This record gives sequence, C-alpha cells and structure tokens, in this order.
Amino acid sequence: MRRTKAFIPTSKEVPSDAKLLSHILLSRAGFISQSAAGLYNYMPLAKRVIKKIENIVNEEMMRVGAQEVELSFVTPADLWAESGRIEKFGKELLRFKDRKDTEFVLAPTNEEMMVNFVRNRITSYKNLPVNLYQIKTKFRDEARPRFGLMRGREFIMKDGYSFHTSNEDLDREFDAMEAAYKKILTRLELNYRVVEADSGAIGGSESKEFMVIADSGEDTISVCSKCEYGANIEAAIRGTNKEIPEAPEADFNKFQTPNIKSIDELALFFRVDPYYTVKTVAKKVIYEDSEEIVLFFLRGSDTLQEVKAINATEALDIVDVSEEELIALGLTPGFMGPLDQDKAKHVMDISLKNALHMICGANEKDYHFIGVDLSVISEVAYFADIAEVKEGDTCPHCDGKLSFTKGIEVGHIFKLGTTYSKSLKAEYLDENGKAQPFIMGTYGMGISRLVASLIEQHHDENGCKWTKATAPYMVNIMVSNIKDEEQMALGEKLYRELQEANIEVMLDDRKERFGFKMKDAELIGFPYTIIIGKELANGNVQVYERATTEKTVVSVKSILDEIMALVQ
RNA sequence: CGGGGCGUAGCUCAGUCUGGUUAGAGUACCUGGUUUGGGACCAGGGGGUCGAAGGUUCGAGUCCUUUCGCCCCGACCA
Repeated sequence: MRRTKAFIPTSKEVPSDAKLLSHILLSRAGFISQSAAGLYNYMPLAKRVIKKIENIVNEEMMRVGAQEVELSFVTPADLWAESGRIEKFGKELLRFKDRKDTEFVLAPTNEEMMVNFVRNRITSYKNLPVNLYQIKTKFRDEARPRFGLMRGREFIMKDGYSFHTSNEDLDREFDAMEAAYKKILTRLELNYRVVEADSGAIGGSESKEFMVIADSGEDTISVCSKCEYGANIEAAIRGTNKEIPEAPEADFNKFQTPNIKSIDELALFFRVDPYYTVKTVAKKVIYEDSEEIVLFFLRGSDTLQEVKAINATEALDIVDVSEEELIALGLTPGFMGPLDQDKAKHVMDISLKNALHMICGANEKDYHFIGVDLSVISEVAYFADIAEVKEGDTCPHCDGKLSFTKGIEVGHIFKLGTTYSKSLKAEYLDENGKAQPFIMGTYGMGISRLVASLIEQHHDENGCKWTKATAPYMVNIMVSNIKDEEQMALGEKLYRELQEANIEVMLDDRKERFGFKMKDAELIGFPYTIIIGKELANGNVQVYERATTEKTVVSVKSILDEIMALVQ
C-alpha cells in the first residue's frame, strides 16, 4: 500500500471522549472511529488487525476439530422466550419488530440459536461430540459502554458451543479448549493468566476466565506467588493461613461495650486483633418473587464477597439494607451477633466454624459477648464460603501467598451441562435408543477486545507497537525526501521486492518531512520501518524496530536479506 | 437507571456569567514559496443550520422551556 493512497487518518489531537490508552492510540492512529456510544467503525488498519487475530483463532480451532459456522445476527425472540432468558437478559437484549410485527433480538450470545441449530439435526450419539463456533458481531445494550473497544455495545466475539454424551467427554473438550485458548493468547504475545471464575448468569458448573494482565483491567484477580493458581476475586478461595494473631484469653462473658459499634472500635476497645471479632453484615436478599433480610457473619478481618453471598443464598441479587429495616425486624444494629439470634436467616463464613476466643455482638444494645466458642452452634448454623480473599492470604493449593492484579477478561469458557438442552428440549438418542439432553460447553473470546488488549500491553508514549503476529503491515518503507530521486528509486525497488516476497508493506511516499513521517510511523506502530534518508550517501539505510525503538544501519546491498530475516 | 459535566470549523477548544459589528484561535485541509533527520516556517485561501425545537427580546452562540446526543462517577455488566 502506498501511504499517499491509504485511508489512515492519523491525528496529533487526543479525541475528547477517549480516556483509556488503547482507545486514545487506536483513535489517533486511524484504526477506529466512534459512531455512537459504544459503537465503533473499523478503518482499514483495524480491519487488517482483526483479520490477523481471526486467522489465528481459526487455525487453533481447526486444530482441535471445531467447525466454523455463521448464525444470523438478527434472531427470533421466540427462542429467547423458550429458554426464559428474554426476561433474564433484560434491557441488554435489543429487541425490535420486523414489518410483519414479528419480534426479533440482536444476538448478544448464541446458546439458544446454536441449540436450535443442532436439535433435530444431530439426533444420534454416533454424531457426537461436535464443536461449532463462529466469529461474529454481538450486540449488548450495555447500560454504560466505556473504554473504547473494551466495553462496546457492539463487539466482535468468537463464540463456540460443544455437544457431548457425557460429562467426561465435556471435561476433555473443556481442557482442549483451554489449551487452544492459551495457544491463541501466546501466539498474540499477550501476558495473560487463566483464572477460576464465577459462572454468573449464564449458568453451569465450572468456568475459567482468560485474563490479560493490565492495570486498566476491570476485573480484580487473585494470583499465587508460587503456583499457577489464579481466580477472579468473585470466586477466589484461600488456604489455611499459618500466621494467625495471638488469641485473647477470656472466659465466656457478657461485657458492656457502650456505643462500640464498628469492628475497629471493638478491636481497639478489647485490644484484640479484628480476626477474633465477628463481623455482621446485613443485606437484603432478592429472589424472583420475594425478598428477605439475611445476616452474613464473618471474621472482623474479612469482608463480604457479594458474588459468593449471592451464590450462598441462591439469590438473584443482594442490596444494602437500612438501619430502620433492621430495627423493625427486632435487630440491634451495631450489636448483632450469631448467638441467640432468631430474627433473620443467616450465613456464616466457613472460617468461623468452631472458632474459639471470639468476640461478637450480644444482640442487645451496648453489649458484646467475649470468650465465645462458636462450636456451640456448628450443628445448627449454615456455613458457606462468603469471605473475600485478601492480599497476603495463603494459596489454596500450595504455601504461596496470594496477591491481586487487574485483568481484562478476553476469554471465558463454561461447562454448561444440560441447562439449555433441557429447557429447549434438544435431545439425541443414546446406545439404548433412549432420548438424552445434550451435555454442553460454551466458549467465548472477545476479538475486538483483544485488539484493545494488545495495545494496552504493547505501546509507549509515542504510539502502538504491533507484534509481528498482529501488525496491519509488517514493514514501512519511509522515504525521507521524496524529491531525492535516488531515495525514491530505492524505496520503489524495495517496495516491489517486498511485495513479491509476500511481505505486507507500506511505502510512505508522502511529501512530508522526516520528523512528521517518523512520528506517524511510531504512532501507527509498524514493527519495522526502513528509513531511506541521509545514510544513503554512504550506501546505507536504517531499520527502525518499533518494539525496541532502536535504529540499525544496514547497507543497501543487504537490506532485503536483513529485513526478510527480521520479519520471519 | 441515579448523580455530575459537555455539545461552537474535520479535530482540540475560547467566546455564554454581564444579549449588541460580518462568530474566533490552534491544528488539519487547499494554493504558492522556503526548508529537508524528529509532527518546521512565510504568504494567501476554503470550511460554521453555534446539537435540535419552541419562547423572551428591537436584537440570542449568550437568557428561559423542552428535547436529543456524548463523556465521567455510581448501579449494572457472557
């Protein structure tokens, strides 16, 4: 491509609506433009990068035997009613009617569509397993799109679905997909971590997220210093901490604690570590057609993890509750505790099981119990893991320490089981001629989000640094002064030769100054720029490597060989 | 969906509080010239329904009402 003919509108100015670095650079370098909130147009450079990523995904999917298909983007709302997700998805699902007044939705994901696609077509165990995927635009009417391509309403996602006759076979496929996803991210040269995750609204028994490590990531993940363990904070668990604070020795007693309401005040009052106090978090738990107040008990040193709390109560949602509502129930805010408490349902964190030397509220104003042995209620209490892990906690799999980092969720794989095949009555006949629902897995990867992730990890203050696997063009030939016939002739010659060698090459033949064209090349981020300029007098050119920002002098004679070696 | 901010040239913004020539700057673009190793300089030029609608006024980018859009914080988010 000749730069004089290319549609690459670069800009010195930062667009006012861009905040995130990848958004700023992709806008400035002429990759994307915004059309409305959460909607982006891909310009030629972005389109080329997307194709590179899609090719890598396709290659790795082919390798594990997944087959590419393409489902219609506009999908009948009937299917969503059939699975019950039309309500569950709520306003994120964009609905509309066609001229015949039939309701449709823009696909945000395709479990229903894919199940419908195979049901009554794959009808025998002999034709299983099968793994079908597509790479296509998705639409989710996000309440608040942000961060450029990171959280758009319209985005490109690879979504895959597998169908099996047994859980064992699903496990095998799940592992194969994890391996394939790892390979994709490795080929993209992304620093990532596979973490255990909460499966959320999509349902299913087990799920893993693929997190690109970046400060700008929206998710907090907990990782081990020694082993491979990593988990989204929503699902992270911990081992038994070895270093526990010294226990306060006291006999069981009721103690007057005037106006001591918070854990901090309590720990200070008794001069004990908060570890030995019981924290009571009251929340309103929302179910499909009811709600109630539930008390969550934790060690004072811990905080409630709301996703875990939702899972423990099998609730739809959990919201804050006011003091007035607690008092109305007969509770005493500030002095609530697990003993002799029958006003509200409760969940106790597993770390409180048989805990000794505890201090907890006495359910009476200005009184706490001390020297509490919680084993007295271990038979009747409901225990669950509801505490959020903290930095410094022990890894659940080894003796390493957990620490936090931020991640961008670029992939999520689920073991779905029969959730959708049952609700949509998608069955096959087994060896005994008996109808069975498909056992399913689902596998997502955000393609457009990967474009942004690549820039989040590969950039500097001057612009993008595309990796060889993703670069829109591998080589940029920059003719410093196009009026210099010798320079221009060499540029044209190299341009021709590299094209013949199947190298994706750009010839910067614009009538601009050296500095302008260099800045532009750095902003766009070509892996290599051949600078044809003042060194030509000595029979040399220079190669600028974007990754290292180093310039190397190379003789005109050997430049072709040199560059061919570099791009391999 | 709650709170806040902003809509003026392709882009970044000033002008609005306190209404009054033909609505400005920088940048980008076009023409000519100079320059040619880090977004250079000089001269000339084109480009605007001031987000939209309604109102107040002799007169509205500016004041009032309504509305649409975009951004930020939160809620939400496979």
